[in-house]
Amino acid sequence: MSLALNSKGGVSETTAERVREIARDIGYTPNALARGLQRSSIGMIGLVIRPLDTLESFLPAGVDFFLRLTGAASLAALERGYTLMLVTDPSKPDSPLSALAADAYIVTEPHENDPVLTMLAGERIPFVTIDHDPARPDAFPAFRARATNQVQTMLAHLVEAGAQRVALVTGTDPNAWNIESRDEYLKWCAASGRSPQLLSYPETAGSAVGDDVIDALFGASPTLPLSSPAPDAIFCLTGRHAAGVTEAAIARGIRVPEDLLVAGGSGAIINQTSKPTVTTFDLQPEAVGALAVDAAVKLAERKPLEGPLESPPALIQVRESTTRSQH
Amino acid sequence: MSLALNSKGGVSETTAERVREIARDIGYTPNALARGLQRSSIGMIGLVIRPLDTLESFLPAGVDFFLRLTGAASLAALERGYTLMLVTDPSKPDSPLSALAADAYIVTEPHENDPVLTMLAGERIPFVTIDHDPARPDAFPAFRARATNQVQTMLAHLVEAGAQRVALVTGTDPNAWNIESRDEYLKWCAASGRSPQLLSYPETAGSAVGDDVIDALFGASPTLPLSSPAPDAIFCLTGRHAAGVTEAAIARGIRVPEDLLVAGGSGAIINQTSKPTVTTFDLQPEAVGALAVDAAVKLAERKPLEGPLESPPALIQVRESTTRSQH
DNA sequence: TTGAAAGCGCTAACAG
DNA sequence: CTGTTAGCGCTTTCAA
Repeated sequence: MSLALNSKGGVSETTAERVREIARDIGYTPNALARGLQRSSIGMIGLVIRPLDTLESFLPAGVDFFLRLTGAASLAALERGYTLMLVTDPSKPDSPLSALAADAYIVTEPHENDPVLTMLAGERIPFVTIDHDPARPDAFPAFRARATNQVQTMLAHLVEAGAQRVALVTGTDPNAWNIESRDEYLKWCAASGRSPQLLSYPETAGSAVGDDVIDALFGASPTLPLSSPAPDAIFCLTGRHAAGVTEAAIARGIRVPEDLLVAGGSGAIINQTSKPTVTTFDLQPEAVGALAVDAAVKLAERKPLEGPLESPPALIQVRESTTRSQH
Repeated sequence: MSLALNSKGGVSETTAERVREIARDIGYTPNALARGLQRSSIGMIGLVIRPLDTLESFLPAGVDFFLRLTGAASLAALERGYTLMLVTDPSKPDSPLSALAADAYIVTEPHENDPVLTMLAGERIPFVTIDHDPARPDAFPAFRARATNQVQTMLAHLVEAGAQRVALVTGTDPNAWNIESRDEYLKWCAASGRSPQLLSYPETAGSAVGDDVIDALFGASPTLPLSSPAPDAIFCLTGRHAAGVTEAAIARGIRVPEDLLVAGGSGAIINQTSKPTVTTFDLQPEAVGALAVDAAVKLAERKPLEGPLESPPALIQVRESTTRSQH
């Protein structure tokens, strides 16, 4: 009956039809788990969104990157006959057993020497990453996020918009995005003879970091003399940091964009609605998600990934926070 | 070894430890599929977002309800030791087999006599719905969305904001939300001696319906005399319809909110950023998602759902489109 | 307390 | 071309 229902070899069309009819009559549905056990593949792609393991919330208020990625990946998987499962770190001992049941995984923004990648590789479960493990850049197939390019683009934009002294605010997750952005920023400072002003705050903190950033860069009180000259632009890698900084600056009487330009890396919804709206990148999570699923499905089917994995370019979205009026 | 690793009965602590050590040494990981086959449960909750099957896109631009729901449900599932799988209609013949592998399902906004529910019930797979099947309101456990209450709330708000003649624009999916809203609206019209102005457009169409709605209610040309008096308020059940209607009205020289009030049912992001911003409901998808997972997990573990399923109230978010200035 | 074996529902290889 | 059977990796019952 297996042969008949799956129209494999060696069953006459008449018997096949007879089998199918009976199957229909008794309401037969194949058991996915049993088939999965036999084939050792169940038709499922696992999506591990790494930053969520530190954020401790699947829904950091106002961050839509992950949700857009998830939605796109889910649809892409279904289109390819797969199902998408959402999991956090499956290498944690208390993670559900089913978290390891997928045929292939997509891991976003892995950490330095990420244990998730180590585990998957150890178990010989195929995976692709979205952005690479910064400690093992070429060890595994990865869609590079190219933080380097983005930092260059944004710094160029800020300078063109009138900035002289650009400060950088990164997150603290040890991922390629934070690390490479910082390195590129330092390189740019060195090359252009600027002295770096570099801060890091946990991604979790969200827009609450605003006051701390402004305190650190402009002094706790407006009258306090500063050792280094205050920046005239701040580039925050996370959109929520950028939102908080913008708000804190304005509360302090620092006008955005007149006195201070503010830009974000990965845009959050809030950056489109705040006053002023804040310049960010659109990292095109939908496109990335679909491409990653493509690759994961190939890996699940033990097909080779031909060619380098190209991720779509980040699109800079210039908004009010870096647009000084022309007159 | 199974007994030892799962610390079931009848293994001395010494042997248990010895077994565990060897397991660690050889890097043993239990196979989720095999265990699932044996236990006939794998620790997975399936989420079926019904409207997506008609929308034909997991990401209708600007609609964030589903993504917020998904994120919250996913996190809630992980917290309870389950994993969340996203699927569209698993009753479709071409859906992946794994789409039926979950222990329990959450089905959002089922259609009238929804085949998904029929199938799950037939397979004896437990499920909860978010909003009920309008043809079988009490057949299955459901978190009622209470469209009736929402229509009452919104109509009361519009009247208070100055509306006399309120038109209703629904979607076309045969779900409880559309059906009950329409019924409640008609009841309200009858009770208050108003003549109903009722339109329906596919959810898919999004904000593109704006011109059609305005044409239908105000006449294709501004000078054309209308048989029935034009409305002074339009309540669109979907946020994107509301956005389109607002835009089309303004393009036609009809001022919002001065000449026309516009409100949406389920809010989309665009309603918070448009000019004017549009009054909508916040349906609290995060809270609903977490509650639904709670219920689904109970069902998966064959525990009874005690008491009626209460969903959080929809919160009306009054914005510019229904706020006439006071002077 | 331990070891052996049956069986979860399916697939694929094997004789008939 | 058909019917029988072993076995995927696990759990659990049964005998030792």
